[in-house]
Amino acid sequence: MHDDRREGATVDATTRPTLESVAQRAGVSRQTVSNVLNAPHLVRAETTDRVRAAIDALGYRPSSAARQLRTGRSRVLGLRLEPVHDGINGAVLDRFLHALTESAQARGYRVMLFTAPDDDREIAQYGELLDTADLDAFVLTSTHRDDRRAAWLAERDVPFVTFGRPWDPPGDDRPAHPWVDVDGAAGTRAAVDHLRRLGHERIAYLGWPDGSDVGEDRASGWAAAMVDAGHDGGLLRRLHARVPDGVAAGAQATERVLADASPTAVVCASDSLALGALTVARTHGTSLAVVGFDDTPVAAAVGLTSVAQPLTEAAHRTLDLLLDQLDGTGGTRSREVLLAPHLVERASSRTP
Amino acid sequence: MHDDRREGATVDATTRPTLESVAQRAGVSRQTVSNVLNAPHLVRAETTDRVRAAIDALGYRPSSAARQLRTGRSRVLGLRLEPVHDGINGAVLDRFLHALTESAQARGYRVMLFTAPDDDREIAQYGELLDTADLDAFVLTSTHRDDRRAAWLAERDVPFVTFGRPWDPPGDDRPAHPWVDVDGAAGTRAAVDHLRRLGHERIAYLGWPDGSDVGEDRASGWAAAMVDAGHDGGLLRRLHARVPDGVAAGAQATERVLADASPTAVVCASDSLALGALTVARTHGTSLAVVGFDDTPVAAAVGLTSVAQPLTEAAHRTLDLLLDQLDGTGGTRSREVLLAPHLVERASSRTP
DNA sequence: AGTTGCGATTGGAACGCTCAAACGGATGCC
DNA sequence: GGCATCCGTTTGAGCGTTCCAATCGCAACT
Repeated sequence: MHDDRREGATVDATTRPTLESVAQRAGVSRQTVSNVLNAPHLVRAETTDRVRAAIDALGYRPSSAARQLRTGRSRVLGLRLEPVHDGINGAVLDRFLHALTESAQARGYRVMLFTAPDDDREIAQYGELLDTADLDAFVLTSTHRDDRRAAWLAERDVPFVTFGRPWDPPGDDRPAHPWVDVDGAAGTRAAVDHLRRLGHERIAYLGWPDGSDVGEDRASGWAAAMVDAGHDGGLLRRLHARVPDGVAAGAQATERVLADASPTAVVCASDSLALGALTVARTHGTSLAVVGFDDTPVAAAVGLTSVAQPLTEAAHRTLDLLLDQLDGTGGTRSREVLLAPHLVERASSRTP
Repeated sequence: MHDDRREGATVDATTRPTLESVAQRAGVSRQTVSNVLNAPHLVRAETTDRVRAAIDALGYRPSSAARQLRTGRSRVLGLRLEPVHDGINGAVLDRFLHALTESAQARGYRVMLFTAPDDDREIAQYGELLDTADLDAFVLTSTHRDDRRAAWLAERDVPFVTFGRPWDPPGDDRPAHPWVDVDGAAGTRAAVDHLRRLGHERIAYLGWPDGSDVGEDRASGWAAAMVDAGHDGGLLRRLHARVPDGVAAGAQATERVLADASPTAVVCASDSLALGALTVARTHGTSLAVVGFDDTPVAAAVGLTSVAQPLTEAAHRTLDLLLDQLDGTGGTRSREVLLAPHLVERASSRTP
């Protein structure tokens, strides 16, 4: 059986095979070929085989443009690429994007990117992409309070999932939507537990200023774990530093907390802060265990113990929730997924 | 003039406006509306105004599926997202992607992602994307010797541009193709010049083992600048360390070179290596100026002077070359673009 | 034998757009 | 006045698919 792909009657080599040419070759009608692909249960087994053979022989691949025109679905997901992040932590979303692309591809979907400088223009892009490109769904990242994006999409019955839980206070009347997020509190709690197992008692926390919901979440895990460990409110407050993200800020805050509350370990809200703490620990020769957050490449590079978000799983679950809406299969599954991060132990927490 | 968008005769609110409905409202034919959008010079000014008004009133947006079905073009570019990078340097391509998405969007193109574990499967994806999604062009990254991808695309007349020059030796018979790249040699040369202006004479180089073309390029800039500065071959060889990328490897190599050739400064092929050098310099209290490469977020975070690739411009130029092929406008412009990087000066090179 | 029912297959229509060709009216020329 | 020429516009067709209703063959039941 040699590789002759241009045997079809009226089909010449330069033309892409279509349903029609496949049908002709298999001796069936256009629609039957379509059914083999989209509704196999309607077709007799023997016919299916014949059609499949013709498809393979011609190398037929359905045109998504034609399919899209007819059905209004594109099997494409939209994702906003945020303005280039500064700092070390921005890479998290990039890694999520990688995982999402892979997950989507494995299930026959593609990811299309767009950019927007703010939420309003992101919404404008939704409109344009829906109208012109018929995108099937969107993945939203970086959810925050008063996030109008979710409401806009929900109002128009556009399927979407957010990576990041809805942060609006519970009294709010916004409709629920499916989301995937990583449990920051569980992450910092795991960090505290890890450090306590290593014998640390005075464990400080380097977090961000109030106003960041993600920040509050991470701080709360540390605080709760410390309370569980029997720590009293006064000391806790002195062990808790709030600074803007950044290496330098992290270093300064570490010096302050060291002077004020003499901790033997510090849990940080980000790897940037942790890197600051680490430089202080290493240059001063202080014995200070450090744990960061997000397990960025830098953490691996400098031997920083860090809380790792399960981004591959997050992407996978995001797609699950999306396909539940698109293919209408699910419905039984929970529509709110909170994943536990895990600690990656490295040298920075194994102080001598 | 109140906002009534559902005035069209047979058009109701739930249906997306089409060429036909716009035409009806403007009192012209379908094709004239199409011409207003795609070939304005064919339409009388007065008619154009009337049609434009109708378009605005109805909020019409052309369906790219229909357009694509008819024309075979999608205004979508494909880009392979490489497997998640380890190390610090991987973020470069992510930043390029951000810039590319923005550039493309500004010119009416979209970026669609896909993944592939190796070149062969990347090529398979090309085929699938071309057949099913009618992608207009591809952007290739991480070019290397014996890169079959470019040949495959060229053979099929698929427009593409590589970010990364073709590394095959000149004798090769591979056809030329448009590319954009950053001049690594110019980058390391700038680093040397910078350090010499600061009074350094013995400037070491931390590079990768042989076999990496990008590595050779960067090393050659340092070597040439050192020769220009009057350095002799024997010392040069001892100032040149070759190690696999990584922070730890960079630190070890720095110690070795310090012991062997006592440089006062070191230029590195990557920020990872530079970070290793920096830790040595800082912990040993050695006065060693350090310059990295790629200006990753880490460099900014730890105050590392680094050679920055002009990624935004690279993306822009990539798109220029792509559109030259797609819209057939250009042809005069050079099809090979080599961009000069620039040095971002930070504390690590300003040794006391 | 005639009707009903069902599974498998078919042909026509439509999705919204652009291409190619045809058309009508104004203008120019002999 | 007749004919070619031009510009601006319209008409018909078709891109490749899926939806929908119709059809066909066959078995089962009255």
